[in-house]
Amino acid sequence: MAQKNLLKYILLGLLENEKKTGYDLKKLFETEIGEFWSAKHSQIYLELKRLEEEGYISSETGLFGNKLEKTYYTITDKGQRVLNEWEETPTGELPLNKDEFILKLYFIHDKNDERIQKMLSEQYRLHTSKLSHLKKRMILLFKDEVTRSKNYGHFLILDHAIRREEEYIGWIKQYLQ
Amino acid sequence: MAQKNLLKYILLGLLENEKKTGYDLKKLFETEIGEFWSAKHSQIYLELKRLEEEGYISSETGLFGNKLEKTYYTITDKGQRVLNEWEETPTGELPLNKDEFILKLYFIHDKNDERIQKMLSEQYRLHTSKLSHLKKRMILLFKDEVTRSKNYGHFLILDHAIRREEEYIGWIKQYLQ
DNA sequence: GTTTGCATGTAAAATGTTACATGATTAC
DNA sequence: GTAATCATGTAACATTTTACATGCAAAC
Repeated sequence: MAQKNLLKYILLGLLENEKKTGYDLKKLFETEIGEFWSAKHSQIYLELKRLEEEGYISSETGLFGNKLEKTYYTITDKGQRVLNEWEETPTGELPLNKDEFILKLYFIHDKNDERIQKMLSEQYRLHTSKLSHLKKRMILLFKDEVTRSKNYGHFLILDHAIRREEEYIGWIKQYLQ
Repeated sequence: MAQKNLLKYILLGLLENEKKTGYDLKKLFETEIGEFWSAKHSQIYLELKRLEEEGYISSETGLFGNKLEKTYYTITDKGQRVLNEWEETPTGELPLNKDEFILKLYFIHDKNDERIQKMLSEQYRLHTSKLSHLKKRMILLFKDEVTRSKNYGHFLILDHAIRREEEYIGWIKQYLQ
């Protein structure tokens, strides 16, 4: 997917409320954001550099311990405007969910092909495991109304992710023998 | 997603049962395959050239009318082996569904932010329209047991896509005021 | 005769992954 | 002291999109 550069907005969004280093951002892609987006540190550091050049973020370098340097990034007014603009723009098109398993299934023509059951049971394992992970996250992050109200968007998408996995599992079960 | 080169397998899979031109393949990405994968003609023609160089497919050029040339591609034994191998390899990891709407939602913190309802109603429109399209496809392609048995994998993923959209709509309805 | 669709390609640019590279700090 | 983690970057490569480019055939 080379074209929309959504990473730009993710970084701006993450820098909206507090300054962060490239490493902090990278960490977020390994946990929270990692549930619905991916980016490697090589891409993140490059994009941060570009965003600074364009004036969307600014940086300050601090020393940590004796010699270790950290670069903290903050969103600028210009960056904030760009972020708000993006948030208010209707998304318009539905994304394409590129799923390798779905692709493989497409090329199986015969109803009694043994591979179907193998694939379904592997997917069952993967999706139940994912579901259990998501449910744990939900309890951890949003155990009450107060926590939900603070990051309502995040709560909504986690709720959606859980429902999606439940649906996926229900579908597999229907065809799994 | 730059690395797995799944396009290679899609092209091999599509050439499995009958020879096709690059243009035929391009057309498939606009309809059938387009539901779950995308590729531009520029990428397809390039990949076909590479597949032929590597001996996975072979080509024959035919004349159509007076001057218009068509190049038909067929899968070779070597290509067939590579395709089978891929089909039998467990997919292993779950894909990441990159959804711009989900991303935007993530950055909205306040439960009463007006943008949430706007975004949800836009998504409602998009997903109901998608669902109706998928249901039409289902009736068109798989109206009886016979047609289902012939392309069972395709039937399964279309059934899944419909259920997924229904779930999506159900989720939106829960939060739409 | 003019628009739409058929048919095939190349080039440039953006995006993303993998690998290479280095060094500091913390936990054990 | 040594392994894991913190911290930042570059280089090479693969994938994907957008734009450029051309010409034939069919339908109206």
